[in-house]
Amino acid sequence: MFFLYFTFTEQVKSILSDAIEKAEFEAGEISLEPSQHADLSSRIAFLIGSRTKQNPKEVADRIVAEISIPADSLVGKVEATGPYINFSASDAYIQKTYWSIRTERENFGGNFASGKILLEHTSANPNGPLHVGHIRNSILGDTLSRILKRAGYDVEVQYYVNDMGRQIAIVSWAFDHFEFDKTKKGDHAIAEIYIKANRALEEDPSKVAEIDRFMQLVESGDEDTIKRFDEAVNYALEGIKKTLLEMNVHHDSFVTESSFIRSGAVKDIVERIKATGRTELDDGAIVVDLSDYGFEKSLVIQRSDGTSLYTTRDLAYHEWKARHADRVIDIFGADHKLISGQLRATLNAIGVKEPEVVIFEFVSLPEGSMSTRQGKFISADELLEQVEARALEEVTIRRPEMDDSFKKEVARMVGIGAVRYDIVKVSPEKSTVFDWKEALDFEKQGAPFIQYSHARACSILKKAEEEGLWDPEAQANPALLVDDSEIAFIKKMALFDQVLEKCASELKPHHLAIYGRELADAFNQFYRFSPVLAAEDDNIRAARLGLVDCARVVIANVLDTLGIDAPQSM
RNA sequence: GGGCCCGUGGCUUAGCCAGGAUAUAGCACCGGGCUUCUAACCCGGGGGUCGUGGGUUCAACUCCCACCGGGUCCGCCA
Repeated sequence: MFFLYFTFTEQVKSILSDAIEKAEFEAGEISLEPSQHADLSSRIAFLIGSRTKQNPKEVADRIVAEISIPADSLVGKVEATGPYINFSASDAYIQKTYWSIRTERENFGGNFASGKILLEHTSANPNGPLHVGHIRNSILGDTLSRILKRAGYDVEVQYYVNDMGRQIAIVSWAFDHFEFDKTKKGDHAIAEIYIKANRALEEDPSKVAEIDRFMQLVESGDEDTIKRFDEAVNYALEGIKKTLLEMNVHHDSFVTESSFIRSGAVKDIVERIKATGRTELDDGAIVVDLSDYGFEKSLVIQRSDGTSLYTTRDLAYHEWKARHADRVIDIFGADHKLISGQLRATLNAIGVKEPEVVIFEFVSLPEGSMSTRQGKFISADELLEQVEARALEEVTIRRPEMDDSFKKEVARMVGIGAVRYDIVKVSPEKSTVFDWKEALDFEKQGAPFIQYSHARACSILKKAEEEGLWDPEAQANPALLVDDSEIAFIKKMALFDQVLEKCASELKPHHLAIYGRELADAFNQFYRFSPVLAAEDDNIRAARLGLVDCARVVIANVLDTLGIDAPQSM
């Protein structure tokens, strides 16, 4: 591992601080930022200028006059443009990047961090299928887990299964009153009876007592009721798991809420909270005072009938997570903002490490917010089906000569990719409105654009191989790559580490999505301007083929980190 | 009523936390490019008071305050 970009940054810092010292200024904290004008840029002349009441432009000139670059440096040129000091990478940086990609291959990018992370995402209630709101959670969480893994963390991904909440009690009750359609996918069949049950309960509120009874029974450990709940949960969960698998979303384990009741962890956590002296009884319910954390209203952790709440079980779960990882990360929808704040405060009050919470805003329908209970939602299955059908039309138009299994496979990769990319590309704090027209329109620069670049790179190498022009072991000389588009593309590939680091530290995967598009863009520039198979001579062709090999590797790595398949041909 | 999030060309969106060089990109629109490594591509063009009003600063899309618009949450649901 070379971590070229990080080394480059360090070298720039050191060269710059030496020069500042020689120019007899106080360096202080050195800030560097990527810029469209240079590989790295510093605004330090502004700071020194304002501190010493000197013209920043002159300060920059004086500093640059003292710059000396050691031999073999990754830093090439340094110049002052007005008050900015601009650094560009050296030929050595370009060539080392090229070799680093070609030797590290699928390991290129990342591996700079360490530690154990427990990441929880999706955790949708098993009362129906995943809908287009849930999958923002899944895709955000899964992409983040891939980013953190590539960054070098040991990541365990969990789905927290609500197997004993009120919703599940309602589903369980619904089994006795409505017909369960076994021919349907389990999660969809569960939603059907769940919706009917909710309607029935609204019409006859006296039935609610039967739900409460179920909840008391399950919490007290009644075998029959537990079995009923498990059965309902499993129908839904099997369907949910299938959908997740189809979207390339992976969980390492499914942890049930009930396990924290059975282990006694919930009772323990209530006792621990009581011991802080923050609790009081309110109409028989136990509430926690969190006013010193800025929460006006107290938090209920036990119902007046003695049963626990989602929050209580979640506290026990988080206490467990805190003991089993260095970092705990949760992906929650915006509706969980308050409750997750209260959860963090409560954990803090009992001295338990708090989770880092990633909040994403809602996906709604044009007619309003989604609701499983009211049957107002678009399921992920339906979305995937429509998108793949649309992708199949497209591939059929573009590659009519290929056989059906090729078309279907490409359609699948492109469809899922398009969905994942569309969701992950936007910053999580933006709320969005689901729109069929937009969801099915992937003509824009999205996943298919990046996948297509990968397929192009593969296609060139395949053709080169067929013509006996491509030998992966052959000596290639990256010094022959001198065109602007070639240099720019190599520099773009070298930024992969920096982008991963940014995504991992901010817990924001959308930067990677944007980087993927820029990377494909840079490859397309190279493709447009530098003929590979028809290069001027054998040495240039060998160097360019090596660069195409780099393209294939880095684009595939980026796509893999985004959870999007990289087709060899499309 | 209070808390939090969002408000950037017709639409979608990056940049904002760590203030500075002509505000990012896509869609749509106008024009050009397939006898040349896959045109799911490339090149060029028009289009923006960065919600509004103040403030801080040499410098504000970025920081502070107020307001407007949208979303969301506000104890025994999850």
